[in-house]
Amino acid sequence: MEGRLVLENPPLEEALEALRLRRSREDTVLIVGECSVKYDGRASSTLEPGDRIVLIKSDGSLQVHRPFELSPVNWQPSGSVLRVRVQDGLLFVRAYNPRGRESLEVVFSKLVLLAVLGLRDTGSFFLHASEEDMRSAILRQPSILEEGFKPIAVERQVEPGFVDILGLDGKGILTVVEVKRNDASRDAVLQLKRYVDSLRMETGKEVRGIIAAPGLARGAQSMLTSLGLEFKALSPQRCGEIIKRGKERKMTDFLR
Amino acid sequence: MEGRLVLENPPLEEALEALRLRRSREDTVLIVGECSVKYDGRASSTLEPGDRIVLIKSDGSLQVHRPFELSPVNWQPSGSVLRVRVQDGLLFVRAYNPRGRESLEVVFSKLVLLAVLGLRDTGSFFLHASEEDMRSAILRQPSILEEGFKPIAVERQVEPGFVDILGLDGKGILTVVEVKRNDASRDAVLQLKRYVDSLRMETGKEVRGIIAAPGLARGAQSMLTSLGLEFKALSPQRCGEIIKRGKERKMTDFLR
DNA sequence: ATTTACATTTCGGGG
DNA sequence: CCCCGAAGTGTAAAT
Repeated sequence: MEGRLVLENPPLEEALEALRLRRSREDTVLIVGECSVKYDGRASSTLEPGDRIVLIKSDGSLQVHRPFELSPVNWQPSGSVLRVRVQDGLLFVRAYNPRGRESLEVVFSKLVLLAVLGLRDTGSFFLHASEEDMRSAILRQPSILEEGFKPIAVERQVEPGFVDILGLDGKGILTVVEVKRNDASRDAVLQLKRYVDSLRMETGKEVRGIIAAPGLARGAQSMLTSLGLEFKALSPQRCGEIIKRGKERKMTDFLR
Repeated sequence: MEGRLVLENPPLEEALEALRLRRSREDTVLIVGECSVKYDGRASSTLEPGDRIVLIKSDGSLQVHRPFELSPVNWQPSGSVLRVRVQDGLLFVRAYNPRGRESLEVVFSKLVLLAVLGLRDTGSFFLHASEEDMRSAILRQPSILEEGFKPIAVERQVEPGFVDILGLDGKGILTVVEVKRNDASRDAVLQLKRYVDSLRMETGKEVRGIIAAPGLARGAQSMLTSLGLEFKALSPQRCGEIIKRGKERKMTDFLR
């Protein structure tokens, strides 16, 4: 943390000065108080007066949070241009997004807290066990899908789109694998069906279709069986572990 | 605003006490300081140390904001259970989501600001020119879609789902209208195709399919034509005006 | 409670 | 830069 300015119950003029003096947009700003909000752009919206928290970041993004709900009630993406002014005993905070020509205006009638914060954040963020991780796990250890399975292609294009994994099962039968990180929906089943049909047409041979996912939506279950497709339970956690083990193995490989 | 407690650079123990004393989750909490974050649930993630803002709301939601990017880097939805403790000179804030059995842990090594705020927000939020508004506009003034168009049903269920608007064109041909507030994707085209096919099967007659949206994605354009479907440009703004005019007309009707 | 479709979706990757 | 699809999507409505 490099610097900070925290004002409780500041007069509007004082708040205005603090906002204007913040080091050219590098600081993060928190404003808490009673305000109303108007937005106009792709859609338009109005928010009647109430107590909210406004968060303005160094990238020019702005968001208005009510005391409930995860998502902001109003926002403006990064790259917005901020303008503040005091008029008629009100503090106007306006964020204009040049791309999209969208505008957001927050009007404060009362301020509870104003913080101008020099935050320093260089830490890396790692997200594990994505759908891509699941594909990697199957490629690294095909037996988690089925004993004897051999991948032969990833992201292979067939007519309707890209197949996640294409391979041969233990008997040498062409097998399409559709990987989903969440429970597979009926849409996923239909997608797999299209791939299987397309490959049957293309090869003139038998083709198996397997959905690899943590689970199935109920409608998906019946649709799957009626279409002659299959399901293999596969949790992102398990895949994450395989990936991790794979990385460890890689490291020991270096040590050998 | 009913009450507030703002602490600058509080010792961890003092912060812990303030967090525990907040009126049974009704208050909104802001914590600013150096922290690291771990998440485990549908996926898992790690965030290395840095300065962040943590926002905890009265509904049990929690979000961790970096000084850049609109979206929180980590979060927990409403209904999460909060637990705080101090250990080994660190402040642990843990949010557990019973649904989904997901956990999020924020570990602060240094606190810059702690605010416990009694925010009162009962103001209503109005969003204009939504997709529903566009549907209403077509119903109110069907000619904006096509001269002679007559709506006969909204949200009519056919096999694959719910048709936005079902009607008859100037020649009495059954017409399915799929309304999109944004440029229609290929998914939207496929959805419309399913509706049209289903109604052709059902009625055994010719059926038209029209996408009403501000525009089309390019892939959607070619797919649309190859499937024999149609497109009608329709902006949310225009629809918004029609709705507004409709309301005005209603008011003048009262005056007559 | 579960499913479905929408969102000012946001975000990231590929062409 | 646009297009496209996934997201720890969130959210509200309908079943």
